[in-house]
Amino acid sequence: MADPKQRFETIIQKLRDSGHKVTPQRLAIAEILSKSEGHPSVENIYEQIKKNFPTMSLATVYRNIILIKALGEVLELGFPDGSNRYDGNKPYPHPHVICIKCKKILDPHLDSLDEMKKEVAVETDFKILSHRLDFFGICSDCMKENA
Amino acid sequence: MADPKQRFETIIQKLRDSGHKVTPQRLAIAEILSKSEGHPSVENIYEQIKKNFPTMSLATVYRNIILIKALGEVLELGFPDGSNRYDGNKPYPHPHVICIKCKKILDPHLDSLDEMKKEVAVETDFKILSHRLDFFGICSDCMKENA
DNA sequence: ATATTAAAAGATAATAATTATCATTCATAA
DNA sequence: TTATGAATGATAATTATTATCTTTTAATAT
Repeated sequence: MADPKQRFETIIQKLRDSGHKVTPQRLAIAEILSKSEGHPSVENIYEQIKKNFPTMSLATVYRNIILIKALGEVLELGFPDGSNRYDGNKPYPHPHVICIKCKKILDPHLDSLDEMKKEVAVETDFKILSHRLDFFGICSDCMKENA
Repeated sequence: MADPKQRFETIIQKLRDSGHKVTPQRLAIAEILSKSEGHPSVENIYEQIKKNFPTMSLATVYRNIILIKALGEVLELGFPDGSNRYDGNKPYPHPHVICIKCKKILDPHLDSLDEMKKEVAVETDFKILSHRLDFFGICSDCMKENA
């Protein structure tokens, strides 16, 4: 996990550098994205902010996530059921492990991925630029509950 | 690529075995899924069938894809832009290599994936059930064109 | 072959998520 | 401090998918 303060500064700086205004709404959104605890959804980010910032509009959350995504400072994870989750702490492609029961998302550490990338490049003669790797399963907490 | 005729029979058999009726609509949908040329979308499947089967309803396509998915005979691929594409020819999780220019999709063969699955299970204490792995890049054809 | 019946289809309404619109407010810089 | 374009908030429009409900039909028994 990257340092949230560092990530926060980076996101705000990118906004400034690209000529965008730094509003209280953007600060609040960047704040949450910089941690991205539990890989929040748009709705979740909206609810979090609304507690201390009752005038926040859902449209503003959507708009700014699109903007921050365009600046390359948040990773969007779309799932087959149509839901989207966000990671502004590690905004570059990385593997996820997702519990299909409680929707928890972890970031496993995988040494072998770089090797696999090379393997694929050789086999297919592609120049590989990016990737998406998710493992789906049941976490240990949910497994206990079932017992 | 699996034999489309074989895949077609398998899908129809699964429908029968699970006590579902075999309708002309289901035959038409299974027919297309058994090939899954170009990994079609719901809309695309609907349009293909409508040509020779003008009464086909979009709802029927959705309903039956959900059903065939539940029978494990079609793989759903959701993409970050929200679009869903389907593969009923190889209905089990497998890696894709996608050209971001011409949208070509290849199925690379990767020995190391099973090993990676085990690695993840150990590290996260999850019971891994499924996965999704896509590599994005530029294919050799598109690379030549740019030169 | 026919009748029976539960399931499936077709048409469309409802829903949910996202994006667009537009009047108002505000961050920035002269 | 003020001017100005950009951003926000509220809500309408859009889009993809799912639900509803009436009609039709595949499968089974007669």
